Amino acid sequence: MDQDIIKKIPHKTIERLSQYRRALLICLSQGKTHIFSHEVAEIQHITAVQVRRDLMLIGYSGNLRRGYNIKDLIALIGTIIDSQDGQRVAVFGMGNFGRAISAYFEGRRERLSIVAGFDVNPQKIGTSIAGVPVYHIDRACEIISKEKIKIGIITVPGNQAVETAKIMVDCGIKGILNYSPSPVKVPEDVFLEEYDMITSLEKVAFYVKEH
Amino acid sequence: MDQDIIKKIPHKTIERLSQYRRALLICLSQGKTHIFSHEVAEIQHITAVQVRRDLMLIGYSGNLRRGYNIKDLIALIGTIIDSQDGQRVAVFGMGNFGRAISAYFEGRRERLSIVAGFDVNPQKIGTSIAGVPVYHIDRACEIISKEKIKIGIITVPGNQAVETAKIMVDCGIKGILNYSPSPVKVPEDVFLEEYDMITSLEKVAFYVKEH
DNA sequence: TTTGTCCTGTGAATTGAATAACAAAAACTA
DNA sequence: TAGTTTTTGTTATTCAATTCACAGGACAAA
Ligand SMILES: NC(=O)c1ccc[n+]([C@@H]2O[C@H](COP(=O)([O-])OP(=O)(O)OC[C@H]3O[C@@H](n4cnc5c(N)ncnc54)[C@H](O)[C@@H]3O)[C@@H](O)[C@H]2O)c1
Ligand SMILES: NC(=O)c1ccc[n+]([C@@H]2O[C@H](COP(=O)([O-])OP(=O)(O)OC[C@H]3O[C@@H](n4cnc5c(N)ncnc54)[C@H](O)[C@@H]3O)[C@@H](O)[C@H]2O)c1
Repeated sequence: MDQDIIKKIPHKTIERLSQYRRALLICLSQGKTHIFSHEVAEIQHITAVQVRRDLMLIGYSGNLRRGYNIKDLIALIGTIIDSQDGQRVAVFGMGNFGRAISAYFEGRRERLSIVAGFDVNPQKIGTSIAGVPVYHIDRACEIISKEKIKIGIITVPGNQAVETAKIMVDCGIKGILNYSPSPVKVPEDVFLEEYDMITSLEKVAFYVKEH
Repeated sequence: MDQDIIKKIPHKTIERLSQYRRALLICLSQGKTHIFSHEVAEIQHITAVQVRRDLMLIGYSGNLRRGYNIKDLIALIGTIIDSQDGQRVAVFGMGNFGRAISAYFEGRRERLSIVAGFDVNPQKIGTSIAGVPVYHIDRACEIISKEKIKIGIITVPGNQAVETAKIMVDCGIKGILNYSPSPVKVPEDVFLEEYDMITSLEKVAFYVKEH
């Protein structure tokens, strides 16, 4: 696919492509070969137009009578969002949340594997949590370069997040997923995604209370 | 505050108010009494105009020379996003993630407390995980009504999410935070917020790979 | 007093994303 | 063959959120 086109795909479309792919994989495993936009839409609880527009943006054409070829579509989405030889990920802060994430991703996605965890707690250093080896944060640069890690997940306490992000950037991490409640700042060439669970829960609480 | 105005506050503003409040509480604990929009903006890594606009929407006026009164602002945000007598929350699926969440919220926010967990694993029923009592999902309606629970967090495996959401709605839950990768559907009067970690991680991976 | 600086508050313009609307293709129907 | 149905692909429109641009207040210094 053309580089310029890829740059212009909306963030939200990228997110939905990831979701379409997982839904399609389930359909494929159920023996389906083709699917209509309105069927995808129903699974994702969005509109069929939205689905068609997303597929239009990545340049995929469906069959007018049978819909989209599931296998082809999965493959195309793969060429867009996956990297050639997979991405390697590290978790910073192997506490309750870091452990849950590590356990969850263990052997789930071949192209996205958690290969290292960093912490400061001496009791955890040198152990293996959910199959992920835990190193001291001081060895971050060494391990990141050795293991060719490009992506890092922040699950340290909020007051440590800014400092941890700095270390990550200095060690060459190019994408950060920050789950601490403290916003961090990164240079232009590092992609940052932040998600704060407290905010989400407070938001739900707000819309639940009767006004 | 006027009901009509509250209804018109953008979703994104509600999210930021939650974050402003936490930042302000930290400032307050450091002895500050007033703060400028650009200072708030710097903490959150957004623009000062955004901050001023958000505060404008909730009808808060700052002092032209000293900025915003931190204490007053915290109180005002509280009247908007908090409920009168706090919200009670239940976690559905007390596995790795459910446990991490329960441990995390334990005693953190007085107005938002996790008071019950539901599971199907007989080994977990009747125990207490991170201070949260675990019940069988069959007792959901009974416990939800007894404990006056209005909010539920979904942390069951993806293939159980749709069924679990149905139970939640039937038992009178009015706000759902779905952390499973499977989208769920709810009636109009139930507020739904979904977050899929895999999507986020794949998104980061996409923007990290050089195009 | 006057001038300059540093804020806030807000209407107008812009951007980004979702939705509506519809042409055209394909296959079936009568 | 002519019409009906179903679905894709795309342009135009609407809606939501952010940013721009600037008026106007408060104070300090000259
Ligand atoms: N547990 C959850 O469900 C949950 C939910 C929302 C947000 N979070 C956020 O995730 C983060 C972690 O939460 P948790 O519940 O796992 O806490 P936790 O205390 O269980 O884990 C934190 C871990 O980080 C390690 N750590 C501390 N300082 C460090 C540093 N400078 N470098 C590397 N490691 C360091 C600690 O040793 C510990 O192992 C927090 O920021 C929290 O706000 C967690
Ligand atoms: N662990 C993570 O960090 C993580 C990250 C992203 C998403 N998730 C999602 O969160 C969910 C849970 O993940 P996990 O890692 O905690 O898995 P887990 O297997 O550790 O926990 C699932 C729990 O749900 C219970 N359960 C199963 N069916 C149930 C039902 N019908 N009703 C009530 N409880 C039921 C199980 O007994 C188990 O305790 C999954 O949907 C997963 O995709 C988890």
